Amino acid sequence: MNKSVQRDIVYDVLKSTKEHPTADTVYEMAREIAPNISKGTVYRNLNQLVDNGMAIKVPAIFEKDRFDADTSRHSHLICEKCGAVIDFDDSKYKINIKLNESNGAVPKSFSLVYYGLCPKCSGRVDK
Amino acid sequence: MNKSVQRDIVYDVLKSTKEHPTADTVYEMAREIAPNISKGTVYRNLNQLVDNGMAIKVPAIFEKDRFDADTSRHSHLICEKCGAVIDFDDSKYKINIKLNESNGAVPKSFSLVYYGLCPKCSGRVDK
DNA sequence: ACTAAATTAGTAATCATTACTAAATTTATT
DNA sequence: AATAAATTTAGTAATGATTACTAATTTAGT
Repeated sequence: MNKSVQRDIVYDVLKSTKEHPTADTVYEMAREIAPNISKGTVYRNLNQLVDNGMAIKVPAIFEKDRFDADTSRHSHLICEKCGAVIDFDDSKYKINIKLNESNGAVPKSFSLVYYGLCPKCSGRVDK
Repeated sequence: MNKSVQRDIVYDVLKSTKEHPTADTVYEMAREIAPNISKGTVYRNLNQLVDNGMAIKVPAIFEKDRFDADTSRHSHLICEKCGAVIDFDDSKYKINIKLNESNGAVPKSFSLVYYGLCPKCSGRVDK
């Protein structure tokens, strides 16, 4: 993987947000730095980042891919009302998962996806 | 929701498989029963089943929606090699998740998504 | 600097899904 | 069981996210 100015911008943009942006959102943000970056470049670089373990695609049930530069084990909550994907702190929950085999399948990692209401839609946080 | 022959077929098809089929796969299966069912009808009915709690969309990181007539709490494993989505029995894992609030978010349900190798790709099961 | 490989911007193509429409079916009401 | 309103359908067209293509530019290694 050669270095490229555009990929650095895409990566910086992705690292700068917790919003789990879609490719199109990354494109809009990247354009503020490199106004004539192309959408294809954004898609290609996002996928390269994923392939190289520098980003993940967030598991979701919605139409568009969403990306996250935080590759550590963490969970997400998908808001049933507005569709937002937010990081969800479940560290106080008792989750004790040992990745053993099951039915011949070999799990290597896992992700918890919660469904519910995000802080804005639940009314617990204003704005 | 009126009754419809086509919706019953779509639902029967979905209940008949554990493969978490895409809409297109459901369409192909439904065509064997009703050869001139249209793809739009399959999509519309799948979404109606989801809206009425009779099916779910499986959280995934792949491009196409995948559907499941099993609406009970269960987990899935996404095969990193072949992309298959399989039911994953994690009942022996110690999972104790209480759906409390966190950061103002209100979780209502959750799903575990495992990543790894399915039985076929892991070589633990032949064929 | 020179060459080969990788990357880019821009555009066109692909493909899953949704929208649209007139005809058919279902449901509720006499 | 005839009628009218609402729902559903098949078929087709449109939408929209993502990928593929191409000639020009940039990078990496001699």
